[in-house]
Amino acid sequence: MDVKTVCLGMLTDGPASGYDMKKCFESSFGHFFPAGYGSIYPALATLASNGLVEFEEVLQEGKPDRKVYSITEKGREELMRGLSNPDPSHKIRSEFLATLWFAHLMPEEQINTVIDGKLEEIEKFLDVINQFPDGECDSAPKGALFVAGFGKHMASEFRKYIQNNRDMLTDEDEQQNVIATVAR
Amino acid sequence: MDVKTVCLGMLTDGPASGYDMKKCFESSFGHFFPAGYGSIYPALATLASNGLVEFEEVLQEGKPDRKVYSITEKGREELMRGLSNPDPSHKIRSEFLATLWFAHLMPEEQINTVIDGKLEEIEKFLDVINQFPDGECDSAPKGALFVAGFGKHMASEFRKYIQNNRDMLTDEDEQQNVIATVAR
DNA sequence: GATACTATACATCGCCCCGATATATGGCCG
DNA sequence: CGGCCATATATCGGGGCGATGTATAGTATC
Repeated sequence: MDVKTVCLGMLTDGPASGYDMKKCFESSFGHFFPAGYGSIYPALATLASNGLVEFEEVLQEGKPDRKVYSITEKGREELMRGLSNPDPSHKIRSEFLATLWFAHLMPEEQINTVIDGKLEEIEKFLDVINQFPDGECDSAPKGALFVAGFGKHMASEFRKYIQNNRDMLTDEDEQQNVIATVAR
Repeated sequence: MDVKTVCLGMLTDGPASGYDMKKCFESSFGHFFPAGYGSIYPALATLASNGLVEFEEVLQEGKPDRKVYSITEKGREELMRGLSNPDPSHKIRSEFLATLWFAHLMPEEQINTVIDGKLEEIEKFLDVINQFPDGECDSAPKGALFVAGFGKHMASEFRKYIQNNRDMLTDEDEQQNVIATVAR
């Protein structure tokens, strides 16, 4: 399961251009499977050269031309193979947590900046996802609702944990740390 | 903030070899910032060639030789720069959620296999992390406790959401889907 | 009327990452 | 004795991704 497979999946909803798919990644997949142009266009090129998608060049007035992609029968088979992995991964890569792991090396002010910034970010995300379904590429099948609900739940628990535990990182601990350092 | 920065941070705890650091990634950083040999060794090589770490070759009997790395003063400065990013990322890349987004294309049995597998994985993870702190590379500063607590909280909420909502993906919906498909 | 920004649209480059694999030694188990 | 695990370092190819480039046209801003 890579970007190519997700692109194939999107195309089961109907033909789309790379630009359309980018918007779909932003609005719907962004929070659990992000992808930008640097991933999408090469993916579509590979898929096309393998006969898993076809495209038609659509000329437009006033706007750049589009390449509208459709999934082929061979593409549907490949998609099914992609979905049949019984153990799909779920990976987190968090500079945020890595930074806070080293909180004892940072000034308290910096820690607060990082945390407050992340809380704001979560707030914005919740504002957006709480209006779902609304996106560009939906049609809101059951899977989309499940995944959006997951996003909501995890984001609000993310916020809750931070709010309830952020003092672990700053509070009087600061003093303990100084003492411990001196005692060495 | 990349793998190099995290390696620098680890070395503030004392000298270590690439092999040691891999074990530290597995036991402690794995769940929010995974890295394997393919990331660690090149990172250490670059750090060394930039003078941010030094290493000493330690000959051993019966075991292969080790390269023991230490952080330099220049390395500490670079680490501080790495930690000073006020907006560190927190990214998820989930084949799991991407797969379930397309649940309407999958046989019910496959959906259950995927979900049951993931639940087992979470269970194992919780078993491990609930015994923290215990790891190889700890010394359990406040940041480590905060991050481990985060892992526990999020993993158990992950489990809770799946258990409470998995029927969205299978239940009688299946019939609705068939009807909708035929009606097209 | 010039300047700047936004939206539409496609594309590539170089860096980073990462799983798989290679290499080598020695101890343990059956 | 064969297989496997632990210790230890290292590389290779493929994938992904942020940044940037190229074009056109409409809409603000000044």
